[in-house]
Amino acid sequence: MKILVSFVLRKGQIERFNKVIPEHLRTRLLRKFILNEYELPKDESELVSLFLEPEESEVYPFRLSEEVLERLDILVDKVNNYGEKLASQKTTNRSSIMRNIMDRIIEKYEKNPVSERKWKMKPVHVTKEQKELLQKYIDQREISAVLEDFILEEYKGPSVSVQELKRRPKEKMEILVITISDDATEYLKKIISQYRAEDKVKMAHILRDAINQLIKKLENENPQKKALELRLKHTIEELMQYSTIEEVQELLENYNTKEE
DNA sequence: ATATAGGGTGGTGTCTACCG
DNA sequence: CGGTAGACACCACCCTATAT
Repeated sequence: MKILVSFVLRKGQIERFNKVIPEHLRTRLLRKFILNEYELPKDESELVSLFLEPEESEVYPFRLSEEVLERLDILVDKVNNYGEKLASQKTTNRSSIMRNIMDRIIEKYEKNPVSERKWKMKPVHVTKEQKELLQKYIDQREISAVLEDFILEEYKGPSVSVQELKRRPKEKMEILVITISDDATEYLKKIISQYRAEDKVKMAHILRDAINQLIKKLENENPQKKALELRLKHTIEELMQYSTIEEVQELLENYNTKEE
């Protein structure tokens, strides 16, 4: 579920952002960046800059997932706690964090440009069960994206024998149409090339294996556990950043009480 | 088994009205 | 002024049917 949220950015930020990241990758990369990479500035003067309002601004909406918004709110809280320490009455908001995020992500992709995402459709025969499980864990429209990320970031190749890989289930197969990027396709081809030609391992075999591994991963993933891990991660980040021993103890106590 | 074609749709960016 | 909400057009992507 994505929510449309507007942000007040510095004038020109959007133009730069759009320049470094090609269309149709923008919000996708932004969401990933916020969840997995972005960290609050460690440098005090830069942190203080989060309380400044831009001289010239522009309003721009992004469609973000609840997960991303939650992360943003946590960051806002953190910065505001810091603001209190400075005896400042000023508060920060999602927008000021977003301005900093935009700076960082523009910086990142200026250094490591991304090319346009070329993709192709790949109809794959899967069992009804596989299809239903995917739909159970993933929003219909995100199956391709989740699978693609999984392949590029985690998938290391089949962990089963060639026979097992090529074994056809007795039940009738259904077609699952996925669209994955050329990068992901290339990666899968590389895996195929590691097999002997006479094994006749095809793209579909590897894709089905990747789907199986993804399903296994999703089944083991307990949403509550994941949320807890995320919170723990944020708490640790907070501890690392600007805390004295007393504050560490206080934070830990807060963490424990929140647990109940 | 896999690739492609064509049509529908919902995510996306943009604009505008509005709220506190 | 900072932010939200809704309407809307576009087109990337998804799905189904069909071809290779």
